Order: sequence, then C-alpha cells, then structure tokens
Amino acid sequence: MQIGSKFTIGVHIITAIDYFREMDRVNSEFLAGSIGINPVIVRTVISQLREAGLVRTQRGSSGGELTKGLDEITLYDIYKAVGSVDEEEGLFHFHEQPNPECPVGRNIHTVLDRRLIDAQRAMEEKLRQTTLADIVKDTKEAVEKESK
Amino acid sequence: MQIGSKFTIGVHIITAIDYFREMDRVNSEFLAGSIGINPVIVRTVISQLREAGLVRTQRGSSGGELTKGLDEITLYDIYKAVGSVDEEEGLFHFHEQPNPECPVGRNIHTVLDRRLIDAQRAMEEKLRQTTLADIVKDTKEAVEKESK
DNA sequence: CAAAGTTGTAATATAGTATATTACAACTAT
DNA sequence: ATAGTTGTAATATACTATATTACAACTTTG
Repeated sequence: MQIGSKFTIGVHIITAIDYFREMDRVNSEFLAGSIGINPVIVRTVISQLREAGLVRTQRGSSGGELTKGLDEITLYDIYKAVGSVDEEEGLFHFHEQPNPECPVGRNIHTVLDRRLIDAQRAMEEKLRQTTLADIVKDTKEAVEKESK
Repeated sequence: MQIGSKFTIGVHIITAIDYFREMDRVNSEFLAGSIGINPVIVRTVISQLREAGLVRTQRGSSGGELTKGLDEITLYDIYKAVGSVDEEEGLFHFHEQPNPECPVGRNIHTVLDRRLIDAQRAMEEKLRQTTLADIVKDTKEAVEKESK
C-alpha cells in the first residue's frame, strides 16, 4: 500500500510554480506536461492546495502564485493539503472487528493504537523538517550540475 | 491510503499465539474468531510470518509456536513479514512520468526521494522500538484492569 | 487403518480507491 | 466577441485489499 501520488504531484506543482515564476503560461496544461499527468488532476490538486491556503488561483486567469514564502511551506503542509492520509483512519488500517469476547480481541486495539500513532507521527515529523525552499534550492543545484 | 490490515492481523496472531499458549485448539479458526476475519486470511498471514522465521507451523497439525522470544520480535519484523510496504516502491507513490525535458521534471525525483525515504525510515524505526513482549504485557495489564 | 480435523495454497469474487478522461459552466484576457 | 483558462462534476478504468470456495497434503485420534 502506498500514499497516493497526489502528494509528490503537489510538491512538483509548488516547485514548478516557483521555478517558472518569471515565465507566463504556467497553466494547468503546462504543469501537467512537466508532471506527466492529466491537466484535470493538476487542477484538482491545486484546488486542494488553495483550500489549504498555500496558493492563490483565479478562475479564468492563467497560472497561480504562492501565498507564503517557500521556507514557510513544508512537505507536511502539502501532505496534509492533498489528504495523503485520512485524519480519522490514520496510516495503519486496523482490522475492524476484533472479537470483544476474546481478551486479546477486545484489548489489542487500545494497546497497539498508541504505537501506530507514534510511528505515523514520526514520519510526519520528518516531513515537517523539509521546506519547499530546500526542494527548490536542491532542484536548482541539480540543474546547475547538469550543465557542467 | 492506508497500510493494509495484515499488519495488525499479524500482531494479533502472534499476541494470541503467546497469550493462549497453554490452551490447545489455537488453530486458524480460533484465531480467525478472535480477529474477526476469515480463517484463510489467518493462514495466509501465518504463512508469511513463517517465511519470515517468526513462527513454526506444520501442515495438518493444529496450532503453531513462536520461534523466538517475544522480546526478540518487533512490530517492524511483522510489518516486514507481511509486506506492508513494497520494498521496491516504498511508502510514497511517486508520479511515474515526470517530463525529462523539464528541469523540474527531470530532477524532482532525485531531490525528493531522499526525504521521502527518511520519512519512511523514521516511521519504521518507531516500529522497531516496540517488541511483542510490550504488546503482550500491555494486553495482560489491560485484561487485569477489566476485572477490577 | 480409517475417519476427522487441520494446514497450505490456488483460484475466483467483490468492493474500495487512485488515477484518467470527458464535458462544460464560469470567468478572464485580448 | 473570441479564445483561453479554471473549477468541478460525472464517469471510466485499473489496481489492490480482503473474502470466499475448494481441495490436496498431512496429522491426530479412535
């Protein structure tokens, strides 16, 4: 099981919006071309980024812009914005009907849950430690290296 | 997206095998009853636990036993055993066709990957920190509390 | 040894979800 | 006014998790 690609798509989108800031025509079609997916998916993900307050876009008007500095946007913000993991359900799918008549069955959930949440949090904490400034910086450096 | 329930099922199985060690007839049907799933799923998961060297079972002969001490089995061992996350693919699904003709497209993968792997590892590291001895101990304590 | 019970596994079904695609109204820019 | 763009709904497709049926191989029991 994997966390859906909307997360990396979201990162790609924000990176590209900044990277191609000077250019015009950075519309959903252009982004879709860079990412290698359908433009509608781009617009869907951008909608989620907008709802999360990360980008501004306008119906009819091409392109969009970031509402915050790159260093104020973390991977976690995007992960959350696109709903990579359902808030209610969590990262780990627990079997749903442990038997309440069994001592193990009626306690395993409580016993395990704390640990599963901890593990999920540790992953999310790592995502908080990288900002989009890091990503754009590394991307530019990688592009620099190419021309040598 | 969620990590499949085979993981928590695996934890439940090992916990129950130990918890009901004294009893006989801890077969796949009994376990299925405790977990609330189909016995075939139990046998499938047990097969994976066996292949990972965590339990011993025998065709035709009811029940099974652990091959290690509970304190030598971590949540991570079970997570790995049941293949919660594909080794090749990783936890995060990356969009598969970023455009190599775009500077962002051809570098985003390399730039992001390291961070995604780090995040996944942090989660897995947490899973390594809990042993099945912890789980069984907590379960027994929870059962104790019930009778008060 | 025969009968009953159990495991291991294959084959198939079903349901849920990610992603793709079509379509179009609402809006902007020219 | 015309062309281009976004936002979003509706639908299709493919993939995966889980459930279920079936049965051969094997063990245990009487």
